[in-house]
Amino acid sequence: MELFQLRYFLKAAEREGFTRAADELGISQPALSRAIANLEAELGQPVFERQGRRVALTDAGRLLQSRAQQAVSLLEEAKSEITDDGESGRLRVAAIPTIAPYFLPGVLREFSRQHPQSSILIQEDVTENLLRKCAQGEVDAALLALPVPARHLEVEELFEEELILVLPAGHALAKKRTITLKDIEPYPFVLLDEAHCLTDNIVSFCRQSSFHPVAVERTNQLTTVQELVALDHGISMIPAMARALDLSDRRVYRSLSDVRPTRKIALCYNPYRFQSKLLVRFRECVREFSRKMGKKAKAGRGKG
Amino acid sequence: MELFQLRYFLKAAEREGFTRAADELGISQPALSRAIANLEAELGQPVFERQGRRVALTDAGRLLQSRAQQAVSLLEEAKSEITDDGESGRLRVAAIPTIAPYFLPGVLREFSRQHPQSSILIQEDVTENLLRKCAQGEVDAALLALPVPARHLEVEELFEEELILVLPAGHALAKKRTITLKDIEPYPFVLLDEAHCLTDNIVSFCRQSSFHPVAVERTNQLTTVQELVALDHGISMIPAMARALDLSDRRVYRSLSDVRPTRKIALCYNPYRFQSKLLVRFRECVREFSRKMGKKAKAGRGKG
DNA sequence: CGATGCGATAACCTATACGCATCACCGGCG
DNA sequence: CGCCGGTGATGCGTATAGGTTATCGCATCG
Repeated sequence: MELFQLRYFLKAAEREGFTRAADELGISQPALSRAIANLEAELGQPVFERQGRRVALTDAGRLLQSRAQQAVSLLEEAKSEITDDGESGRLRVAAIPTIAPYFLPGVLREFSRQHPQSSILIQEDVTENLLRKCAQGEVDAALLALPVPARHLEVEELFEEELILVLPAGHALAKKRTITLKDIEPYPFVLLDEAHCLTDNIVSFCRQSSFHPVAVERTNQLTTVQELVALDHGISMIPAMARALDLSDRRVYRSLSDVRPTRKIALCYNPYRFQSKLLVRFRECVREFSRKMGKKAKAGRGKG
Repeated sequence: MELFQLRYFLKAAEREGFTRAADELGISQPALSRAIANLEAELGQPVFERQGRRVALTDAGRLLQSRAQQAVSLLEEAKSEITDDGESGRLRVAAIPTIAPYFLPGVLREFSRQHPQSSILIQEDVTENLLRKCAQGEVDAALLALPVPARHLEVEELFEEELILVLPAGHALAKKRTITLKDIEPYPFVLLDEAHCLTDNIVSFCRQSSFHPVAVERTNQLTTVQELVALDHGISMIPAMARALDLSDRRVYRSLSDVRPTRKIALCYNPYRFQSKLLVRFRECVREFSRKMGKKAKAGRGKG
């Protein structure tokens, strides 16, 4: 039994197919077939059931998958610990979709400048999956919005940002000098899918003010929400960081005058796993960047 | 990083030398040197300090040793679980030196008869080391004498056996019809080294009767004790199972008439590790054999 | 100061993992 | 119902990598 066989096996199990797995591993399909066959020969029994073009794990396969996973991560982590020089290395950073495109690029630009030898892998997923990946060590750090149901994970609040009302350029409300919560209550909302925590943020904010926003449309990208608002499908609320990237004049953004809906951005990581110098520095970098962002937000708020 | 490299590395670390390790691994010394060199190249730093002919682990080496150990055992265990058919397989059985030669052969003969495809590795060591090996999964089961300071280990008492007085054939006591504890108090003892628990058994038994045996000689083999007794260097106490193998007429064995010193034999294993069918059957076999042994002991006691 | 033992290095060898070509099989579809 | 696209298995030549033998360098020790 050799590690490369186990890595191949794990990829095949993950991808549920030899061809796809071989592709991702950068080897040919026959090479993978042979590697698995040798592994099975050593174990004395198959790890995959071959039913036509379908491959599924056998009981033995499932057992091996779990153990091999552990062993491989253990050794990967050991390698990281040993080669940890604070400069070179790989960092796996994740963020929820409503943060990733607006916050990560800035942080990454700064971090890459400070640590040119490091390589960073980005993943984007919803909160629930990110927490799981964080717990299992599949990602080193995750950026998400509070609250998070995270046990055994370290959650560090970074900053609070406003959720701003977004309206089509010609909307009636856009002409008002001040907009209150009561004003927006009658209008239908364009919201993200329910899997996104931003939806929860908005809905729970509205609920505090005892009204329930009517969602006329649901999408899974904030950009789509903005476009739909421009097309007058409804109004919505957008995190301040997403506004900054919106250069279009078909939409206008307004803060509410009576209340201030916000979301809290946090950094999450698994303190029980090895904390590489690179990871520690990344966290510092994120904190630093968040402080700057906070200042800019305060300065900008005056201009509204 | 490949498993064979880690196995090589672990052996080299264990043996504290490349030549010895390569020898035990069944490869040549240059092969080992190169494997380690490649490993170090991948890690970007040495795992061994080479000070002349001495090799010592570096900090990185120690870290890798611990992790590699875990990973290798994990995968070995996984393989055992998968290939566990209750017949073929390897079992690592250990016993303390005062049990191994007298009890193990009988059990092993019986077990090998029932499971001809299995292979059994025997280890002999003192209680302390056996418990450590049991805990770390280096042995699957250990036979030892109570009491044992075992936490997180399952300890199953098997039977109790008498410690019998052994005297040189012409000894004054040998002529007496009955021998009491008071009778033996004046005579010097031949004992095993202090590392052996049999010594503790004997000493603590004597202490209960408020006398401390004087050791004129200490050896580390029971056979040597018996020979020294025959040479009139002193008297001693020997487990009943060791008496059964003594065919010489230069020694005589006597039970004490007023008290009955004993030791309790127990089987120890790690319940947190995977229990292969073979291991479960071995434990059954040991229990069964112990029952027979107990019966024989009782039957024989009348004649004693 | 030579003998000895151990690790590193060089040169060569071979086992094996790989890629390519191809086969065999299943499933979908006209 | 037969063709075809896709997937895994197989055969074969090759190249890489791990193994061996021979030898060197360098400590340690009598």
